[in-house]
Amino acid sequence: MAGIKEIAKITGLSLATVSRVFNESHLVSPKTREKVLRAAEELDYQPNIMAAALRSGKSKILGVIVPEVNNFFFSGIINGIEKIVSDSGYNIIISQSHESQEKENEALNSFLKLKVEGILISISKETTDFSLVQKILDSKVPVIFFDRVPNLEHINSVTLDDHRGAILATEHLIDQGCRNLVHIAGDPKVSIFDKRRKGFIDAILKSRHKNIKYSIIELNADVQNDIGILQKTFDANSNIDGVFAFGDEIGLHALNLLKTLDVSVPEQVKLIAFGNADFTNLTEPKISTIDQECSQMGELAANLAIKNLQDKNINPQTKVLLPRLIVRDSTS
Amino acid sequence: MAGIKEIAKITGLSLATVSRVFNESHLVSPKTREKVLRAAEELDYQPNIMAAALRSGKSKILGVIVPEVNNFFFSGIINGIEKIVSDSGYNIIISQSHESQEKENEALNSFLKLKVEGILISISKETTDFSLVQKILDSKVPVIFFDRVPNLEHINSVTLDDHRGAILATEHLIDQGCRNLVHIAGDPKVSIFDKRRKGFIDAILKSRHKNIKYSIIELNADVQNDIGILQKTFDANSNIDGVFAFGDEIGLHALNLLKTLDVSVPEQVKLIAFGNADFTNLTEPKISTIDQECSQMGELAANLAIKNLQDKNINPQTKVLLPRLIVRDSTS
DNA sequence: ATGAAAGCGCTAACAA
DNA sequence: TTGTTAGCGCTTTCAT
Repeated sequence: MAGIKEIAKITGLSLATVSRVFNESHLVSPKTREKVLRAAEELDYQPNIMAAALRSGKSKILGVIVPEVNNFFFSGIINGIEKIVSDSGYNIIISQSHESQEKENEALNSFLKLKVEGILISISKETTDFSLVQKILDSKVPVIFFDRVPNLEHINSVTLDDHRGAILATEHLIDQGCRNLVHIAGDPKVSIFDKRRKGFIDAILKSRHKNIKYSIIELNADVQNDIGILQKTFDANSNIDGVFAFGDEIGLHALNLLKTLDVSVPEQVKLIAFGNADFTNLTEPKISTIDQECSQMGELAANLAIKNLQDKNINPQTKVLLPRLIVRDSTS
Repeated sequence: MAGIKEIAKITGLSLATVSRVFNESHLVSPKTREKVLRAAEELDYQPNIMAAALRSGKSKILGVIVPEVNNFFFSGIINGIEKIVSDSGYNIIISQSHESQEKENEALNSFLKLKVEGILISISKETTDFSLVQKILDSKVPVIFFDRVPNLEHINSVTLDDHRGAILATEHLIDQGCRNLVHIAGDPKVSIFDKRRKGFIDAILKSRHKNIKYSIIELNADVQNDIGILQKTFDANSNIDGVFAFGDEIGLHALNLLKTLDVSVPEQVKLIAFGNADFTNLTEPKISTIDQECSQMGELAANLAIKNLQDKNINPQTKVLLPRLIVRDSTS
């Protein structure tokens, strides 16, 4: 595998000229450029990124950290990032925190050693200590936070309006005629789940229909226990006709429980979930849900990162994406 | 962020000695080592991997290519790889081929530019031209193939015994009393799908029960069309009592179709799939399936890679993992 | 056990 | 438009 030295030798040009062809090739005459390119082709030249990085101080690498890669949401984001970054000359390297602060920090340190030029990260559920992140921010390596954002000042972030998403879902149920709603809620300590719960309530309070009843329950994907909870909820209010689940997995779980209880969806009860995971399209009936625009989130985050690389003095930006209602068979 | 130069200055030692502490530290007196380590701590020393890589020719990076990261199987493999590699001093970088030969080659080229020391790859469904892979093999960069393996001589590979997995699944259906089987088959051009198809047939041929009927169909997750195919298959043989799907997604799809046709699972028809994706545990009924030992596959592949890095003249190895039958509600 | 010095492949002043 | 040259931060012979 040849380097620019061989090309220089073959073409009779200097190292600098050859280098320029691959960088600021406008400073080189077309004829020379041609010659170099041909030689490069012939010798199967592969630029040595390490050497370029060392010399220029630019690694051309962006680091991405997500809690888990096996997750339609995060992998969708990664795809969005790839889409933007792919033809920018940057490479991306992906690490998983597995929801562990320790692994997250390991990944960040490993990024620093690799001299990544920018970091895109969705922080783990467990992370409470942001000192390393703060240190990186101070060191002027651009950091873009997405979805799960720490409570820090002056940071770049791309998030989804979860409150708005819950309102969309709840209003949709109401529009479909539901007047006795149940929200299957997530752990309120996770801020996005709490926002979805609030959105559910706010949508009902703000509705022009004043006769809407609702209750809020928590399920745990434990069939025996959950079926009891659901049964009890239905016993307490036999007219329940709409369910909004805070996530797709739990929505599918609820759908299965409803079938077990011989409740037909959507005829007797309409069901909507949150996330637009791929399997919501594979169930019977297909589950209505809220799309999180994950690809767009990745694209925005990547664009922000690239902007920050181009202009070091840019002000931190906060982008909030609007979720999208996906109507499928479970509500219509 | 300090370098070894600063450490050398502070400690009054030479660059060489400091460098040795971080590499072959046994060649350094304990006292000196202590001093260097303390100074490193104090200065928050971060080794510059780029520089080390450039000089030593060792990047300490392994490249991993999978078709898709949002896939229970491949992300399980990645986790297995991470587990082994994490405390070996190597970094891993992950790329997705999205089942495209072009993207796969882009990823490989980008790995070569980054001077990765080894490559772990599961080739895309679309890949038919192995010239780049062959070129890499010739260049002595170790390549470990896993799961989807090209038909080349003398390569390192870790695969699952798909034929055996299909036999396990089919025998399980027969053991449960099924005598009229249907196999939902995948594209036979993908060798693992073809092996599953053959395993299905072989299990029936080798069974001590001589009265087993079977048919083989293909579905495409297109509800309208697939329901017709399934209906026709049932019409042709109304006694169908067992279905073996080549994958979990299509198995779930079939489960839904069966429900639509008012066929109860497992009472009338028993259903088993292949893959042990997480959602097979979330359906109603839960789907019996074949586990692919993905984490173990990743671990074996990573170990093979590391072995190849340590000893360049090692002979290529072929590891075949045994799949595991997971019995759930859909067959019992 | 430690040090001096060369150089990995490339970029970027500066010079021509 | 092209060439000369001095490093980027580290590893690694070869001395000592």
